[in-house]
Amino acid sequence: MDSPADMHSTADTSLSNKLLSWYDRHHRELPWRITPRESLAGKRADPYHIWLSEVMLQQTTVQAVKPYFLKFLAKWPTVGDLAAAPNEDVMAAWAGLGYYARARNLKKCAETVAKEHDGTFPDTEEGLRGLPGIGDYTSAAVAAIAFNRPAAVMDGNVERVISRLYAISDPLPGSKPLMKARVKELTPLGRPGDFAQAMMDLGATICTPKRPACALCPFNADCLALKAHDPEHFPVKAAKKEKPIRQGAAFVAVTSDGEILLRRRVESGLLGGMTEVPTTAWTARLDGGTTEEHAPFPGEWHQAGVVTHVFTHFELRLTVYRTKTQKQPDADGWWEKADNLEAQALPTVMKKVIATALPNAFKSI
DNA sequence: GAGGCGTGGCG
DNA sequence: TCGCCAAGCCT
Repeated sequence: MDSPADMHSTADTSLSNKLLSWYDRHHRELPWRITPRESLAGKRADPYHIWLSEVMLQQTTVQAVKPYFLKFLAKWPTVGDLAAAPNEDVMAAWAGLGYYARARNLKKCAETVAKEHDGTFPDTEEGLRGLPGIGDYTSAAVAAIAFNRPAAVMDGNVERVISRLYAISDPLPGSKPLMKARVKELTPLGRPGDFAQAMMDLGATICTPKRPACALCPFNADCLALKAHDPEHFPVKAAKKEKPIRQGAAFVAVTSDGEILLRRRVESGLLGGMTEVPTTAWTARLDGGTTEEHAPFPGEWHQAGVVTHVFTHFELRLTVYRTKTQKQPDADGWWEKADNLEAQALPTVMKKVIATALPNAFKSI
C-alpha cells in the first residue's frame, strides 16, 4: 500500500513541475481566469466566475462560451443577481448554448447559494458536490481553481492527457477510476488550481485529439503513448450507437401585424422550458394524416422548406409550414412580435425553422 | 450503468 | 461534405 509520502513521489513531482513551468509560459488568457503570476501571489479567482464558466464549459468549447459568459456577467454581476432573475430571462440568455438542463440547474444552484449559503459558494469539493448541476468534475474544478483545494480534476482533456501519458488501453468510461487515481497522484498540494487548468490547457492546445503537437509537449520525454508511436490511439473509447432519424412538421403562423404563434415546451426533457413554434410529435416515421389535422388551427398552410438538425442522440427532419392568418385567440401559446424574437428562449433548431419560413426574421443567424 | 441531453467548429 | 466531438450531469 502507498504511504502518504508515496502519494507525491519524486517522479510525480517532476511531472507536475514540468507541467506548471509550461503553464507559466503558455497558459491561455480567458475572461474568468487570473494569471499564474497572480495565483502565485496568493490571489484567487472569483468563485462565481469560475462556477459560471465551468457550467457553461460542460461539453462546450471555450470559443462558444466566451460571449455567453460575458453576457451573463454583465446582466448578473453576482450570484445573488442571478438568483433573483426571472427564469425566462435566464433561459433566453442561455438560448443557443445547448444542454438547457444546465441553465435550469444554474438558476437553482444560484438560488441555493443565495438562500442557504448567504451568497457565498462552499469552498470544498464535498460542499460543492451535489448542488444542482455540480457533479464530480465541476466540484473538483471549482474547489481547485477558486479555492486552491488539492482536488483531482478530470475532464475530457485530462482523460486524453493521462491515457496517453500512461498508455492506458482499457476503454472509457470503465478506465475512469484508474485515470482518476493517476490524476490524484500527480496533483500537487502547492498549486492544485494552476495544475488543473494546466492539464486542460495542455489537452486543448497540445495534446489534441488529432495530430497532437508532441514536439511542444512538456511530457514528451515521459509519454508512453508517444514512445509507442501512437498517441492518437488514446484514449480508447467504447463504440457508439448509430443515430436514428426522427421526422415531423413545424408550423409558423404569421399575422398581418407581424406576430408569430409561439408556445413553451414542458420543463423536463429535450429543450425543456424553451420556446418553440407549434410542431407535430417527432417520430421515427411520419405518422400519416394530413397537414391540416396536425396544424395548430385550420388554414392555408404552405410548405416553406425542410430543416435538418442533429441532436445528441437523433437527427431531426422538420417540414416547415407557413400561413398568413388573423390572430387566433383560441390557439395554444401566445403571439409574439417578429421583431422581438431575439428576446425569446428559442433554441437553435427553432431559429432555423422560423428563418426558413421568414428569411428576414433574424438579423444574425 | 447506460442512455438522454445541443450546438457549432473543424479536418 | 460530414462525421467527430468539447472543461458532464442527471436519472
